[in-house]
Amino acid sequence: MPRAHQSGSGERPVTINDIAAATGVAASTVSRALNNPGRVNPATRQRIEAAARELRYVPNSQARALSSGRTGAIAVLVSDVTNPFYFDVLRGTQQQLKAAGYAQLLIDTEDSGELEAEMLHKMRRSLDGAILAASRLPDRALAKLAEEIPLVTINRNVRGVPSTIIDTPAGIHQAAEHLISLGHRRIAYVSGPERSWPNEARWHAAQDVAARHRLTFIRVGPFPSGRRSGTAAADAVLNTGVTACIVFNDLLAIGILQRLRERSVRVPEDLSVVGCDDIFGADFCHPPLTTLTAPIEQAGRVAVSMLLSRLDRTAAPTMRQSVMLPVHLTVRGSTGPAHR
Amino acid sequence: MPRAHQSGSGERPVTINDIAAATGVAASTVSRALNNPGRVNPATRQRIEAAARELRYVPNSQARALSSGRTGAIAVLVSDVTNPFYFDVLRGTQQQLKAAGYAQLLIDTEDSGELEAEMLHKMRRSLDGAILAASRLPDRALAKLAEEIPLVTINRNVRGVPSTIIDTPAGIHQAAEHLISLGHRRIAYVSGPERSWPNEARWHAAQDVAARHRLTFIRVGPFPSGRRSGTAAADAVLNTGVTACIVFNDLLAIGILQRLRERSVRVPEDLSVVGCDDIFGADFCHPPLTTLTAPIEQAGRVAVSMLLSRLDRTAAPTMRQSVMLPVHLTVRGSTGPAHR
DNA sequence: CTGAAAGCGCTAACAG
DNA sequence: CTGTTAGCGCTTTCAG
Repeated sequence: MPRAHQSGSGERPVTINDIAAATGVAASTVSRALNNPGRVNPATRQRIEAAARELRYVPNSQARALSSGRTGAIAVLVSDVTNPFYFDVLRGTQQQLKAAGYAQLLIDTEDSGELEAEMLHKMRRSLDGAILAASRLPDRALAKLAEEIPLVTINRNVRGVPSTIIDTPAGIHQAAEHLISLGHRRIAYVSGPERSWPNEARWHAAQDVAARHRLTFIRVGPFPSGRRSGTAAADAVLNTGVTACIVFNDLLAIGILQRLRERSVRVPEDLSVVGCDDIFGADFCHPPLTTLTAPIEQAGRVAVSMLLSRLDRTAAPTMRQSVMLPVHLTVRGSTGPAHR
Repeated sequence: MPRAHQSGSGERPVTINDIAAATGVAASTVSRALNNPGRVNPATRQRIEAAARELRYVPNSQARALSSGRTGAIAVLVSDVTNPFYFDVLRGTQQQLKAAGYAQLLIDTEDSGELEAEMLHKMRRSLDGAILAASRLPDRALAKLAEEIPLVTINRNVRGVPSTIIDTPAGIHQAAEHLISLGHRRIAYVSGPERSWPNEARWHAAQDVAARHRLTFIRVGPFPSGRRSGTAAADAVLNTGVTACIVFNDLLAIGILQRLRERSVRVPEDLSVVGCDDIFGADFCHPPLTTLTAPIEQAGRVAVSMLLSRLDRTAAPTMRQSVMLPVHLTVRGSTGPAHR
């Protein structure tokens, strides 16, 4: 006979059976009263609810999960917990998940597609779904995983997988127009991590602008995300002789700003810098960063909504497969007229 | 007859029974082989392990939790996900938890003690333990909760609850000496959230120094944590006529720096500012912040180790109840000689 | 509308 | 060392 559950100086936890005993109904009725209130006589339901409250009943989610297959947990995968971009994502997901009664499992994939796939596969039975905030998985692998477990991606577009996309590429146009209007003609795009989907999308947008305006975008990189990479990135940019650069994200841009100070390159006099995302810090670094402000928190919220509505079998399948969120350019101190 | 588990185009998941059938042993033997490898014949164990690998068996954590009482999940409670201080905590906890095979549940308590207690109580049966990174709970409530579920706190000292404490108060002495050596005599301590334990500890340390050096520390605040509060805090500090201030944390300090720029107060010429924690951003704000560098990530790691060793029944109970982590002063641009 | 009963997948006594 | 057995707490048919 198993003697489950560790120590706990408290008494045996209250179960559905205690409520059943207290109210003189069957356990199954208690279960129904608590989950499908409609299917039960209002009077008995009230008694059951009263007893539950009285006894301070808390459902055991493990047991529920075991028999129903629903765990009440959603994983949010990020590539690096210390990247401020995710703070806002997490805040958004947190909000919506809590409101819907789900627990949030935080998983750091350390920028590795393999780790990502492995974790998801392993946990697939203890999750109701997952949100991939920065998948490094190839399309194929992603699509396959999506068959194992309900998935929603952020900033990643794969056929068949619902996604929330922040339209930074459109913003790249705004950023470029801004630079061009300031007289810049030679501009660099500083590339982020190789496997990053938004990085490619941003680069394509840059090429677009270049074609349209008959100017050249020089690509430098790729660089791993993170402030550290700023040193190499700044040096690379300086070597190209451009007067302005658009950087994959703010984290990298801030790193570049630091390196430029070290090298006594003035911003924006000698070089204009534009970032992407408008993360924590973009407004108080020196100089404050001109950047594309993204609705990050909203992206988290929307992603959760999409996922939850997918989980809800009663919902109409008319759901959009992809939601696009607009960004806008926020001009601060890191951009100015082209020199010479 | 229950038909558990949602759709999932895949086949029925592999269970322990499939392995038992495949190897011709009892399910319980499989369970043992996988959990207590020592208690099983090496030969049969090998066959079982082979079969498990072959069939791509993944244990169902719900079922395991239900019968063993261990869920494999640890909650980390933070008061505000968007506070960079927690990024590093989370990175530390994440690392250790993953290494030990635990899942990390992230819970944002929104700075509310009630919410904190409620969440913990509700989830207590789906958690093996919890780490409170910034509890706003009264000692009493905390001690009571600790009887329900294994707890480790960070920066919070309550009798009977193991804790990881960052010794910022000792750092306050260093910071004060630094300011005093620069000629400052009137110094303010800018108070953080009212219910914050580290805030009180830092204030006490400040009073200590004041007594020792026969000078006055003026307390201003309390202010809620967050950059926004910097406006009010800066104005309050200016009203006191001090030449320097030590601020509860970097987030607030950065907010203060911003407000001072708005009001054209020069830092450090007109006012020196010292922060606490050395979070992301402290080194690139303007001017870069002199602050007490805390081993935040390490605190997360240590907290997890303490918790896990508590969960391990075989471990000696010689465990320390509290670990103290040292901080050091990092001097940057926000402090300088006192004016006048 | 309600009760009885089966079982989700796994672990933990207890015998052998 | 291994098989048998009895559940963990809950949901979900299936009969009433």
